[in-house]
Amino acid sequence: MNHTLSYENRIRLFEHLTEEEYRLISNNTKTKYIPKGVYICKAGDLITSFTYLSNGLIKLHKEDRFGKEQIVSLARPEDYVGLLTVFSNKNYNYSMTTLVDCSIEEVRLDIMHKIIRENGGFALDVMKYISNISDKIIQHTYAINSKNLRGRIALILIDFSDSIFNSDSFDMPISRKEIGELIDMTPENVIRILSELSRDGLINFKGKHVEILNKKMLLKIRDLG
Amino acid sequence: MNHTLSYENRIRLFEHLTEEEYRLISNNTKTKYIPKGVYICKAGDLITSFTYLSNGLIKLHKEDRFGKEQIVSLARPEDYVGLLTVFSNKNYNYSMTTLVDCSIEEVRLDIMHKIIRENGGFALDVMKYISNISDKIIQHTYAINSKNLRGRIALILIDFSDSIFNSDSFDMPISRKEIGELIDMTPENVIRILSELSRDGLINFKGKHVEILNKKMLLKIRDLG
DNA sequence: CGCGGCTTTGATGTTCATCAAGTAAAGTGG
DNA sequence: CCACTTTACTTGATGAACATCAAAGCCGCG
Repeated sequence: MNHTLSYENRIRLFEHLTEEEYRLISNNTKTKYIPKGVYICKAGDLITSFTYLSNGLIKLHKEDRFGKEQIVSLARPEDYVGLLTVFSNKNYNYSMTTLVDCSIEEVRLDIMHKIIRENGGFALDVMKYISNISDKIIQHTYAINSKNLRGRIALILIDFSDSIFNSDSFDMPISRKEIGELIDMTPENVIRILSELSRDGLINFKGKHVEILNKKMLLKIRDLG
Repeated sequence: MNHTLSYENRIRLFEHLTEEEYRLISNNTKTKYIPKGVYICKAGDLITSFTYLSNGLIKLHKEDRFGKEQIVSLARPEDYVGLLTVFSNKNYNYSMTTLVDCSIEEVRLDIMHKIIRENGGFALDVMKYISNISDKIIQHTYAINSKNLRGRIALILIDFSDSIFNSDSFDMPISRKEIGELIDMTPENVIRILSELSRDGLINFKGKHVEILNKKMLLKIRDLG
């Protein structure tokens, strides 16, 4: 669900920069600390910077035409956020909100443009990154929609466990309602399925805390559901 | 449903090329005529060229993990096809199949890479194009999933009518089954809804031929469904 | 001509959203 | 710090939307 690249792909994003270009970027980057639950930007805002999440967790989201919230993707540390639109539109397509306390780096967008224009190798790297992210989101959306509710819950439990916390025991950083917005189900059903999985001994949960007891079975539910 | 750009965006893709670069591309482009119903490439194939559809209609599709076909997007004349993966992967993520007789232009991929590397302005244009296409696909997928079956059918009828044929009367180039693969419903329900819309006097259809009789109402169904 | 795939319609069942109502938790102001 | 309000969470009951199954007609093609 976090549409991220492998570590190798990440560090490669700036591989083709010259010393000078790298300095230029560094000199035009602002570090910001943003507490939990705050908008970094809203859909429609003018894009002025290229955002790197050094620490925390961010949701990309928007309202559908009936006002229902949808979470398009989560960004985790070392992700470049909002790449989907940063080079195509003047304005953000999605809102970004911090789910926990975050620190981000904002590179001035005109500087990024300048370097992309001057360094084709770098441009190609950014292009790869964008393609990868986009395709991950598309794949993920299809995966979600082809699964039944149990499969969806299993999917995100495993994603949080494996990709974000690297532990079978963690505190869920998003509400039941937000889980629903991420995997397209009602909060009621999120809870219902969690309760079922708990009743069947696959997980334990109390409030925000989740513990995966039988990952093997959970993987099966994810893959067959 | 055809995730395409406006005409202005299209011609701009090659705007920043020098005469020489443009000649280089022209000299390394092969024109192919491909009859209806033929694979241009299969998911997993090595990518060796950058494909432009000059005439016809192509579907991008793949099998899900249970062997069910899914159509991710349609490409229509003047689209660059397969951009989602062409710069990120060595292999195609999706299969491409002609829906009607097509003519395509294949630019050698190494030439594209070379020019992107040497011409940052061009790189930026390609990047914009990719971002746009990706976002259109994502938006479309969300749109489909948030609509009921009537809304989905209305959506693709209008898309075919407005974006592909520019007419309220046309021959549907894909089967009922393929319509289902495109908007995530069973072929039975595709037919059921078509029959309902026909019974209600909104459309006429016989075999492949479709006629839209009440577009106003159809738009309402699309937007509210 | 007959076979297989595409199309169509009807009947049935399952999955999930919605509604309702109650409990726990988390802010908020005095 | 406590009463109060609000928001999140949880469970159950109901209904609607859609998938699935079954069967028959149609069309193209060898």
